[in-house]
Amino acid sequence: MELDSRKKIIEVATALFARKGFAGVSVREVTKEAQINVSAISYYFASKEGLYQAVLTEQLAPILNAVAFVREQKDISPVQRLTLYAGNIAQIHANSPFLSRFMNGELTNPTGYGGPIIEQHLSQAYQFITDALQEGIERGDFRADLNITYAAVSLAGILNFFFIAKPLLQKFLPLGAEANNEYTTHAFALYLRGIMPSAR
Amino acid sequence: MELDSRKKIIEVATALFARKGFAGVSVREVTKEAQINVSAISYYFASKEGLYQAVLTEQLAPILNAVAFVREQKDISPVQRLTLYAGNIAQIHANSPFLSRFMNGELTNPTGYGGPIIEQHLSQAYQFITDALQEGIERGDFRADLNITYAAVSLAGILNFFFIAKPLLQKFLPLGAEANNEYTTHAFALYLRGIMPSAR
DNA sequence: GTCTATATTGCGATAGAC
DNA sequence: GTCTATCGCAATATAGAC
Repeated sequence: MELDSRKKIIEVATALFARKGFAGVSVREVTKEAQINVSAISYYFASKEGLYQAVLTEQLAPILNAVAFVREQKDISPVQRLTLYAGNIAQIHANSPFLSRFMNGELTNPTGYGGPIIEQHLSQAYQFITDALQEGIERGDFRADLNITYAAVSLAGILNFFFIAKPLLQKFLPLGAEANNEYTTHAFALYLRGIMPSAR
Repeated sequence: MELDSRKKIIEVATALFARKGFAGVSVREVTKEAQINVSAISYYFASKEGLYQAVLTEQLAPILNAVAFVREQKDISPVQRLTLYAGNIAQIHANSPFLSRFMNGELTNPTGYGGPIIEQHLSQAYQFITDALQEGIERGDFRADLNITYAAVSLAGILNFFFIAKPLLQKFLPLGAEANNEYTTHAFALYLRGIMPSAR
């Protein structure tokens, strides 16, 4: 029946780690739900930490690639670059419903394996955003009195918090399938208005 | 030497739970660091869960009070109400350096005791913000094409993400003692620009 | 590649002496 | 109120049969 126990383990472990965090999940819980034997964890991943690393690596791959790709687009304007970035974030979260849990979990309670990866990602994203903001200010696209650091964090907050709070928000808000893109579009437009010079 | 073991336990447990989460901390770890006996946990808090609840209740009290207070201010303008709210958030986080960890931890991996409290808080905050936005739109203070739900989440994201990411941000950014208020002021001003009608 | 059986450690909790 | 000692259990991990 199970043609690939490894995949089944990853699948079950991803959902469990996302909901309960690394320390909140036991390997027995994973193997029971995956309907395989406990010793399979050791066989495929050497340890519980090895399993968690495999899950984390798979989850983070798309977002690391996306930032790397957008960072290469030097020939388009700052506004276009940031817009592309915002769109990619929404797209990735739509395809990886557990990603925000892992990102946020590692942000809140770093595990030592995931911590460095998140750190690297956040550092790159911060660099990308501040570069775009800086260039935009020099071109006159953005307000000159903008604090680049704080403006970068604000954008990260706007783009990420929705996905962090989504599971809870859904308890008292109707959020359809199109909510990811709708939110990102609306929120990013609000942000752009906030950093652009006043109309005259 | 230890005039109040209970306080010492709460103090140590707060720091540990904040960094590692509920499941990531053992009661023996707490008692060892607090230099008291394991059985004191049972004596004062009945169980590990009782200890966590005590910590969580203490941590969340100021933010619950703040929202309740600001919600009562019906006689001031929407902009003033939101400004007051943003300022209070910054002030509370400055006084409670672990608060964002608990809020975010419960948001990411709800524990069952903390989950409902966070849920209630988020629901009230959401209601407060949407009410202010709605009234502001009717008065013409804010843009009429604003999506109230998404704009409310954006504000929450702007105000919260900085404190969530702060421990990591500090690894590659210099953040002084005044950063809390500076960030909040700057980010909230950016947000207000984003929701206000275009200047003409 | 999958199983059973087991080694070892650490967990939360409590009984009972002081 | 604080201690020692211990119970019962679940954790990760692995040795070895199949």
